[in-house]
Amino acid sequence: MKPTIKDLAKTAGVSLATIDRVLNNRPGVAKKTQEAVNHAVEELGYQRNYAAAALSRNKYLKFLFALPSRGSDFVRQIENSIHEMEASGYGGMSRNDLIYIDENNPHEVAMVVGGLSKSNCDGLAIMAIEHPEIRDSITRLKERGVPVISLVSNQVSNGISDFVGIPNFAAGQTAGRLMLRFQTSSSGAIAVVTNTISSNDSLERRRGLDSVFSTQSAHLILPTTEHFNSSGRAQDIVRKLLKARPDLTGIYIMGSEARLPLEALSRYARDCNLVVVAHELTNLTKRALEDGRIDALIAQDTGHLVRSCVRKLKAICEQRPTLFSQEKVRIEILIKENMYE
Amino acid sequence: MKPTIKDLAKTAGVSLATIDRVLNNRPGVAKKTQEAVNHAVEELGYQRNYAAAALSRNKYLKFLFALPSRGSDFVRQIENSIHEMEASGYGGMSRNDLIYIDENNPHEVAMVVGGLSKSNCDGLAIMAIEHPEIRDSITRLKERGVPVISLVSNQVSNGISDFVGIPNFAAGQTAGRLMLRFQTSSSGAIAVVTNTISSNDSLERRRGLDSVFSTQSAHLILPTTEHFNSSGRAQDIVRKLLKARPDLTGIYIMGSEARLPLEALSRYARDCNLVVVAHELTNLTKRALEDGRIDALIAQDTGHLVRSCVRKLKAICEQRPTLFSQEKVRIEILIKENMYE
DNA sequence: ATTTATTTGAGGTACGTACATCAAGTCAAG
DNA sequence: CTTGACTTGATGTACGTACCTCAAATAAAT
Repeated sequence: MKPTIKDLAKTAGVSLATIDRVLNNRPGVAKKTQEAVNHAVEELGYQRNYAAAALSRNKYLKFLFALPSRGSDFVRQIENSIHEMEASGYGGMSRNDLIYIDENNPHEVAMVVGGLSKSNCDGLAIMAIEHPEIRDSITRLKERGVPVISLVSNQVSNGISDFVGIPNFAAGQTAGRLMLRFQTSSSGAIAVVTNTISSNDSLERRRGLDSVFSTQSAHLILPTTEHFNSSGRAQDIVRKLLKARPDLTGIYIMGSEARLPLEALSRYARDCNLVVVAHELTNLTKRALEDGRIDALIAQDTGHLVRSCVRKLKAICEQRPTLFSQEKVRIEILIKENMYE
Repeated sequence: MKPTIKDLAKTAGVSLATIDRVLNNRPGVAKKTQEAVNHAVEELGYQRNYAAAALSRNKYLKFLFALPSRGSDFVRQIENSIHEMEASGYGGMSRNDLIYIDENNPHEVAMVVGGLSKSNCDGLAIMAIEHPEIRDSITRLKERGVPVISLVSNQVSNGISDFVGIPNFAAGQTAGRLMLRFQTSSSGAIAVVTNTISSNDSLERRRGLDSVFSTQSAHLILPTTEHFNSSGRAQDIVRKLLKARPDLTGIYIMGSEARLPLEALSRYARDCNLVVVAHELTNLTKRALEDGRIDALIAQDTGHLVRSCVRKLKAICEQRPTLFSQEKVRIEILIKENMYE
């Protein structure tokens, strides 16, 4: 049997009320008594039963996930993971809702964030581009006492513990290394395509990619091109690329939206023997990996992402630590062979 | 507010006692009433509060992890993950203990398993080789009503849902694909080393490896060699290999114990330019990956493994479903760049 | 109609914790 | 000594669920 607060009270020689005061940082306890209680905690190896605590508190925490409204397949994956979590009752004493923000309208995003407060939201997980207005609105929200976590793409104003997602610099390095090792000739040009470089994830990934190639190969990494979620632009990029660079040997689809570049490749680069590295596992990229249109995927587990957000937000609300190792989001490398289900 | 059993009782038009009887499969409820209750569950979207249920039940589940006593670094990783979980209070209403079994003594393993019963163990997670005696003892334990999960290496007697670990055939395929793509010449010999091929994990991985190479390359895969956790034997293997096969271009360290083969390689194959693929992330393999002695690791998250075991065992004991996607153990590919922390 | 079996209800206690209220204690400054 | 501030204890209710007992209602069989 694990020790309970009653056991604590007995060994510390105080009442339950005092135990409660100490454990929950309530005022009105002499320093000496506090120490006695803490000592008892150590001695008994007391661990709070958070499930019972949440039950007793009977406060449903309401968390919001703010996701780009022009959702790519990857964003839809995240939505699915949230719904699955809700349906499974994983959240325990929390409710998780979705709100949509327009990635291309920072002002509106800031307005939405500005409209949140403790009364309508106990925690926010937001996936957004880096922009002063957004950053400020987040800072103010945190000052109002609402914890905020940036999802997938880091907001530099947040501390590292407030970010849930893969470290994007390392992800870029990983993509670069695979791109390099999968090359069959020792030189050539590598193209880089993304949705927008306004996101910190894209910026950091690009730097990671460069760091690998700059030191260890004769390959030429071309400037990053942006398709801004436009199918036409994506096709233009690929078409021009193939014309301008007959020495093209690889393409890195850097953003989390692989659909448009991939479709453009299918159209214009069917029989070029390019090494293709992309991000995130969706139905589309899964098929592309299976039939060889993509050689490797850099991915992150969306189920893990949303659960990690909830656990972290809940932990902040309940002023308790999290199990660090569980919150680390791995940079997954997926090839045909280890991608199943 | 989520609906509770009280809400259920109200909408179903029955008492709390009846709700309780239906939800917990207690006898003495008319079919009609059952249907009414189930209908109310659907209508309200009722989700049982498992935390509260566990609290009320106030029964600490006691789970055992049976691990090889000649623990490799990887096994020690698992131990650490168990301890970390215990210390963090993750288990909730469960206690998790460790017992050690001698991998090379199936009879003793069977004896240990045979000594377990409902009275001293609510669930077992076992990591063991495939052996008739062990298999039978597990079957009997399950018949005695104790759920059993095979960990890392599957026991064929168990259904697939009772296995926690990576699918080893696919892991072998993954290793093979990386080995192939990392090769710089289009032919050569690939060596395969493991601890013992009595484990199903080794068998399945080997088959996966073969399936990749047999169809798509001119490389020659050598027969699997076993070192039986003997340093001398590992060194012999490597030494003879280098002498006999000057065309050696890669080595696949297939078991979960990479230490001995790796040390042998450091000694005898310092300046051969071999592609080395191994399994599991430990301090040793981490360093080897960093300094280039290993090119790629196939790994599984031990923290995830042990948590998954506990969740699954608990779910079986409490007769409830698990969140499937969370229990899937991914085949992680680790290279220098995506291996951090 | 009587017996018997089945089904349902009502009510209680318990789990570990949070939170509230109120009384009573200690202690030091005035 | 009195006043007030600080500290501690005692006791209660609540959360959602499990599990227990006992009585009452209903249905089925004789």
